[in-house]
Amino acid sequence: MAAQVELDVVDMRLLRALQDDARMTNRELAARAGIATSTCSDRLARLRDAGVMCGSAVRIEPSAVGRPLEAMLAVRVHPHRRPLVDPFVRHVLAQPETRHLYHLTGPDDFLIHVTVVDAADLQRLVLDELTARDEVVMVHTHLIFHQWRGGPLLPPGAEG
Amino acid sequence: MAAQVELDVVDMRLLRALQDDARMTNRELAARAGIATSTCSDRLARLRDAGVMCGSAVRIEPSAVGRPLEAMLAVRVHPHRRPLVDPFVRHVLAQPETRHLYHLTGPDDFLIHVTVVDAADLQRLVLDELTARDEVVMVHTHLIFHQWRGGPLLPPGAEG
DNA sequence: GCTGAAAAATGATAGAA
DNA sequence: TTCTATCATTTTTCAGC
Repeated sequence: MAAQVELDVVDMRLLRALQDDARMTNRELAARAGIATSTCSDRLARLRDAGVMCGSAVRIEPSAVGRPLEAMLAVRVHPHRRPLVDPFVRHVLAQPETRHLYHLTGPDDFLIHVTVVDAADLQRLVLDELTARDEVVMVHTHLIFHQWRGGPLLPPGAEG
Repeated sequence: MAAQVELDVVDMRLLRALQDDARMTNRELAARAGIATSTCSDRLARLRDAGVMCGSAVRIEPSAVGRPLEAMLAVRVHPHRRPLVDPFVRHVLAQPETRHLYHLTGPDDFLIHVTVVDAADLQRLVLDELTARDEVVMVHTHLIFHQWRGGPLLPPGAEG
């Protein structure tokens, strides 16, 4: 986990900017934050080393790579014990359709966000990769009509 | 949306690399894909213009910015019609705790992925920002024990 | 569509405040 | 710490293959 570090206004500006465009140059980043480029480099290194920033990724349009259909799969497993849960998690993560896997409280143990080619692909995923497994008790499929990303991740009360 | 473009093996290599590290330099990217740096620049511009890559973001550790608790909120709204749904969506997206909002098929209309400061913050979000609204019929709260990201987004059958 | 060299932009460094 | 100035590196552009 991240070491607890104090983040000031400048750090927050950098994080906000990089959250909207991870490929922004150091130069532009410094300009936006109102600091020198060298200072900016130092700050970024510090944020990285402290574990505040943990990696980055380009967003890829799923439909552009042949996976236009998205769904949430709610899964109940039984018995809900680690020796059975760990292989289940590994299996789900091994599926190329898996985008995110969440272990939740509540009646449904897991939620899987998947991007699939079409309904047939989704059916295969549910029948052959999930319900076929002994530990899987139930799978509920929810298609995603639309999704939105939230705003920048900021501590409540931080400056704009 | 993305124009339908043909993606070859080299494009897929670039996308995979950038999905793991959006700040990777053009030089390293070209080396991994086995192409000249200039070709790599061209390819990236093409992928961007075609809408295959739609933005990028650094991942920020929620606990490092004071929001260590994550949850999924399942919400039912009524009546489920656009004049009421649109304001609801705007309101949810206006909350700084909102990371993702999904509009789903099934008994629950929306799923909200939130990062919060603590249980009190979560309670406030549910009571004051969601159930307080007329169109919200029900909110189920599911804490996130743990989450995993899926592998790289690849079209099925693509080369490794 | 790919390459390689020139031009432009960028990142890293050191030294001073 | 932060900034300014310098320099090595990198990215982009473009003519030719």
